[in-house]
Amino acid sequence: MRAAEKMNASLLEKEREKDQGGEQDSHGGRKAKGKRYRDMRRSRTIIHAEQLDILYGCYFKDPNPGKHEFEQISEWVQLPKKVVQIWFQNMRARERKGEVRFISDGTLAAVGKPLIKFTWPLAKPIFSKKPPTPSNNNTGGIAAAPIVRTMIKPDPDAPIVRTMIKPDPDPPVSLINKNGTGHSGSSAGTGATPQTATTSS
Amino acid sequence: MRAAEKMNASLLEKEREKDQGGEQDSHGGRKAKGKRYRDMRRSRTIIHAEQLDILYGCYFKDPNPGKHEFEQISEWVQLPKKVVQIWFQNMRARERKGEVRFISDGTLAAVGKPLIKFTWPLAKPIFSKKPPTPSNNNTGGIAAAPIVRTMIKPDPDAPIVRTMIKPDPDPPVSLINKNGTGHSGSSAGTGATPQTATTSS
DNA sequence: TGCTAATTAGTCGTAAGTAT
DNA sequence: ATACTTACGACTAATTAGCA
Repeated sequence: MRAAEKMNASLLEKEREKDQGGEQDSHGGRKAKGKRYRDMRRSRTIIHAEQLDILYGCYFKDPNPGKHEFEQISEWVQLPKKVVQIWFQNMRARERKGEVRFISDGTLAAVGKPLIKFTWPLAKPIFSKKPPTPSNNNTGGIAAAPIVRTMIKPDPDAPIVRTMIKPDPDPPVSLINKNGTGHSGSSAGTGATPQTATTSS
Repeated sequence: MRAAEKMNASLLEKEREKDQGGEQDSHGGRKAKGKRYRDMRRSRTIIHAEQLDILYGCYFKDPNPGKHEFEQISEWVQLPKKVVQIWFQNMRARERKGEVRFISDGTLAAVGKPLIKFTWPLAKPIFSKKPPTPSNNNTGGIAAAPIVRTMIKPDPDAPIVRTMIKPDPDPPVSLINKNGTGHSGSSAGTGATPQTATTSS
């Protein structure tokens, strides 16, 4: 007798698009023709550099945000919540696989790629109310050049090892996030310093 | 343990609520928008780490509170009384089954998981009047997590060294076990998290 | 081709339900 | 109340599909 059976069979249907803030929608051109959601699923969201910067910062702070935090973040990056959730999932997966590693001072090290420095308000009270990008309205004019590529570790020798490259046997995957060292102090005070909920189990 | 022959489809239509006031708003899952209770199937309440901390503390003090105490607790944790009652029931059941064990100094030992230290006012007069969460003024209305969380949260990426205690000392019957697994986390690190598929046979 | 975002299916924990 | 079951919510991979 096989005990491993799945009793739950229909979970595939519950998410409905609940777009919140209008933003780029890739399927602007072709849509709504007789198509329903099931058909047009997957329109790849393009996440821009500035958005990534924020995402990295948030992820560094807490790789497992709660629902509430997701909503907050999704406002900051101006992307649907679902997209943010998925991004976090995939990032977690990637980290677990050892494809990326977060270094304490705000650096993301990917395997055969340049380091990415995400300079996001790490020092500021993170879950606050205002978006990190203070109004730089504009489209196209980047302002803060979020990502700084410091290509120090290109690719030593990368033969074609196909996908899974095991980077190196360094410290176990454990990241150091969570209170990082210096933290750059400050912040403190300011009243509400929500400790970010911790997501609990 | 899996298969169940009791097929009772869904007869759950009677949910009524007479809650008092503290309603958790995190039913975000099903957008609390136009849904009525009739449409809602059971929505699972998520109990956060801070709330768990309190619950553990209360449970440790007295696993069988009276009605009045339940009300008090439900205010502290900001959850409907019914939820608290159910939580206590489930916790009692879990303890009985040997899935968890409370250690005297405020530690909850679960089976395949790191110890949880619930540091709740164990020293304070527990059934007092003042909730741990000062009803405060939340400026802004967003949950501000006023609780001073000192507990170690069940952290997914803890560098735990597998401190898991030896769980079941004596299985009463032979049908126990369902898994165990340490899951959670990264640590396991590279190595696979074997976990057997169970099922076996 | 490579990336990676989305999808999907499986598992797990446990709150809520049912029966006793 | 207890004992057992059911199913929700969250997570994890593995796969699928899009853009560069």
